[in-house]
Order: sequence, then C-alpha cells, then structure tokens
Amino acid sequence: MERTVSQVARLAGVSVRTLRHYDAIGLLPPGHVASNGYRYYGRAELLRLQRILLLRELDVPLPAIGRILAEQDDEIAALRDHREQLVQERQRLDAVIGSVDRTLQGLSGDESVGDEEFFAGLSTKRSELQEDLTERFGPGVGASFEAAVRATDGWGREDYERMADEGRRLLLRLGAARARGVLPDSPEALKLMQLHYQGVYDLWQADATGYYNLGGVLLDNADQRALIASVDPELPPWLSAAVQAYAIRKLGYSSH
Amino acid sequence: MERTVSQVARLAGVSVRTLRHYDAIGLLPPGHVASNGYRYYGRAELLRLQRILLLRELDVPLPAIGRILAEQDDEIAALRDHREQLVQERQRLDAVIGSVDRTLQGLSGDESVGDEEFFAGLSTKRSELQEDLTERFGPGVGASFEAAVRATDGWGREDYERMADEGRRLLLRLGAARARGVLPDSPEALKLMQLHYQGVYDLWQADATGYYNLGGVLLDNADQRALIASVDPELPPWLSAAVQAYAIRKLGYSSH
DNA sequence: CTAAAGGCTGACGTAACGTCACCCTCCAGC
DNA sequence: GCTGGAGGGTGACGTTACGTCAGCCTTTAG
Repeated sequence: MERTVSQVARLAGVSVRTLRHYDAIGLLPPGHVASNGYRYYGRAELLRLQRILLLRELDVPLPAIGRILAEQDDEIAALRDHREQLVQERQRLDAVIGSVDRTLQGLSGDESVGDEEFFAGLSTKRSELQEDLTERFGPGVGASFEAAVRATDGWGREDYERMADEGRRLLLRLGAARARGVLPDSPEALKLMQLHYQGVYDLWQADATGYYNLGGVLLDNADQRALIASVDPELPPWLSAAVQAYAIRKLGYSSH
Repeated sequence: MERTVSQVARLAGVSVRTLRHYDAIGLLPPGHVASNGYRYYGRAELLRLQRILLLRELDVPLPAIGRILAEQDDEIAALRDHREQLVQERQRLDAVIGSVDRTLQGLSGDESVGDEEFFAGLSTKRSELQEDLTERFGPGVGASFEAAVRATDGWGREDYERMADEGRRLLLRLGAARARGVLPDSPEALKLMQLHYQGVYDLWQADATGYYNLGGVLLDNADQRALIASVDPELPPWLSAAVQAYAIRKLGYSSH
C-alpha cells in the first residue's frame, strides 16, 4: 500500500521532482518517511495529490491550492474568485491582442499617411493647423508657430521621419493604454501625455492654452482626426480628453 | 540634454530599478557613464526606451524586444509571431475557464446525482450495469462483479462518498484535459485513464475485455452517459474513446 | 560644513519546477 | 561477500522582470 516517489510519479503522471517540490513547500508531505530518508505515500496522499492536480489544471497557484485544501468548506468560493481572475486575464489578453493588431497596422502598410505628416500631423501640416487654431481662438494662440518653424528650418527628410516614427509609436502606446481601459485623466495616462506634450512642444512651443485648444482641434480637424484614427479608431476622443486633462492638471490651464 | 536615472524614470514613467535592470541585461545601456558610475541618458536612449516600452506593453518578453530592436527589418514579422502566441494563450485561458465552470457545476449543486451513484455510477448502479454488460457480451464479462460486490460489502456510506468524490474529481480532470484539446489516445490522456482504470478495478475487477466493453456501455447506457455528461456535456464520447484506447494500448485488448 | 537627496552596487524574493552534480542505499547476480 | 545498476536523497543554479532592502558614496542646498 505504500508507494515510493517514482511509483506515485508514474501513477499520477507527474515528475519525481514535482513530488519533492510539493513536499518541500508543505503541500503534500509523504504519509511516512523512512529512517533512510525515503518518502512513502499511502492512499490518503494519492487522494490529496489528485485534488491538487485538478486544481493545478485549473491554473490555481500552489499556495492557493494549499489554502483551499486546508479549509474544505469554501473550495467553491475560492474557485469562483479564481474564475474572476481568469476572466480578467483574458480581457487583458484581448486588449493586448487588439493593440498588437493596431500596432501591426500602424507599422506596416499604411503609407497612405505620409511619414512626414506624422507626430499628429504637426510637422508639414503645421501651417494648416495654425490657421485652424488662429481662426478659432484668435491670433495669440498660434503665434509661437513662427519660432517653431524657424527651429525646424534646417531639418531634412530624415529628421522628420525620425520624428514621425517617434510620434507613431507614441500614438500606438496611447492606443494600447486606452484599450487596456486606462482613463484619459488617470495618472498613467498623464505620464504618457507628458511625452506627447514634449513632442508637440518641440514642433510648436505651445503653452497651456494652446495645448488645451489643440485637444478640441484634434477632434474637429478632419486631417488630424483621420491621422490619429488611422492608428486606433477609438483613439481620437480619448486623446482629445487626455490632452485637455494634461493641460489642466499639469500645465495649470483654466478657462478663467 | 543628458538626463540622470531619476529624470528619465519620471519622464518615461518607469522605475529607476527598471532602468538599472535594462542596463544590466544590455537592453538599454546609458549613452554615457561618468567616472563616478552615474548613468546619463541622451535623446537616442529616450527614443529607444519608448520603443521598448511600446513592445513591453504588447507583452513582448524583454529578450525578444532586444532582438527586435537589434534587427529593425523584421519587427513586423516578430510581432506577428508574438500575436500568434497571444492568441494561443487566450485559447488556453478559454479552455481553463470552461473547465472551472464545469468544476463549479460539478462540485456545487448538482445533488440530482446522488453521491453514491458516482465513480461513473459504478457503485450502487453496479447491478444494473452488470446486467447491461452481461446481456450484451455474455455472462463471462460481468462475472467478476461478484467478487467486487463482496469486497465492498463492509463499506459504509462514508466509503462510498469518498469514492464518489474521488471519481467526480477525476471526471473533472478528464473534462479539463478534453477542453484543453488533449486527444483520448494521447499519452497524457492515457496517464489519466490509468487512474480511471484503477478506480473501476477497485469496484469491479475488470480485465481488458470488460474495460473495453465498458467504453461502449458508457455511451449507450442512459444513466452512465447522463452521469458523465453532468460533469462535462462533451465528455461521454471522449471518455468512451479513452477507455477503449486504454484497454488496447495498456491492457493489451484485441478483438481477435 | 553638514544634512538631505540621489546615485551606486550587491543580494534576496517571487512561481513552479527542470536540470545537473554528487552521494547513498537497496537488490540481484557472480 | 562483492559489485553494478536502478532508484533514493540533498543541495543549488536557472528561469521573468523587476521590488525591496542594506550599506556606502556623491552631489547639492543651506
């Protein structure tokens, strides 16, 4: 009736090492240990092992299995909790897969949007954007464009492409965050938006007001919106909200 | 232009420890290390960090990120491969969640099937099963029932319940294996079936022929089938095939 | 000049074992 | 009684991506 490690291993379909491990962490001590150190398992241990393996197949971590087997009564409640975690993990995976798809989309073909139009289209479409901002909010808002244009005067195609690449990846990250359920005004989103603001600032020394207004334009300007949507169809409203949240929380914008 | 660890950490939203780690594994060495050991990062490193973080958010493991960034060209192919793995993992999770659901079903309510009817109903429904086997395959097949009945003569309700519990969990494990896509005649299935055969043998000293025939009865006998289906609706045909596969492969059954 | 930041290098902990490396014990055959 | 091989045992490192000390050294502000 007493089985050795290798016998139990064969019977249950686990490795000897696994049995030693379960002994080491106290999950399944042998029924009896001989004076020479040999482990011997009886019927009770085999039963316990079966229950362990069932739970293990259900992705329950070993410490949790130990607790469940210790307190028989709430085995079902524990499994229900566990199920919740599994479902959450699946949702997370779904979001990640969606992000990967959009990333592939954003990185592969999609040459419909020229490289130099990127960084939210701020590079070559700047003048158009400037007009839009100026006519909607007055000349003050777009004024700093001039300095920015001069700053990038010496840029070659390569510089723009690097900038475009950077912007594209940032939009992808923002899309991934959105897909994961991150809210536009959450701390995590604001961390990412700092990068966005930096990028915008490099092309156009935007202040709080300018950046805040940009939040609206991103939604209303067809080109801008299309550019962002090309990376993630659901990103434009999220990004718009995030821009405005950043302007308020981090740049101190207020509509006075 | 040169940023210290904490500055980069704040900018990118990662921990200082993470930067040290990325340096240690060679994923992101600082642009410059001062004579006092201080790390300083330039624009190029910030760019690389952004790309790292994008891929990290997509669940790409760090070594893979390193390879992807090293060989720019197949970034997209690498992501496509990665996507495949994510999808597989999601499928696995789906299967696990299904198994958890059936396990909850099998462990909670379900008192419609009395405890002592378990272990594939072999305990109290034995006589009925014996009739079925005898009338279909002749008296020889069911003969050893007699000895088994005597062997369990002294059993109390408690013994039967323990046996039932054991059987129930085994069926759950088999269901989990089936859901994971394990085939009835695969080595993994046969390992589990050894446990099933042992359980059957304890209640009825079945030989290869008897066990093989049981495979058919499990499908045709309404009680048996319902019992198994109560644990997993798709289990009966799988289990039937597994029983016969075990009889052939492990017990040497042949229809001569 | 001193204290507070902030930087640095180890080193352990995490999940669940796989995989050596090295040593001991039992049993069968000579 | 001896010996070889199967099978038992105990460390201890490797894996993933850092978190979290502990202990020591710079830089910077007052």
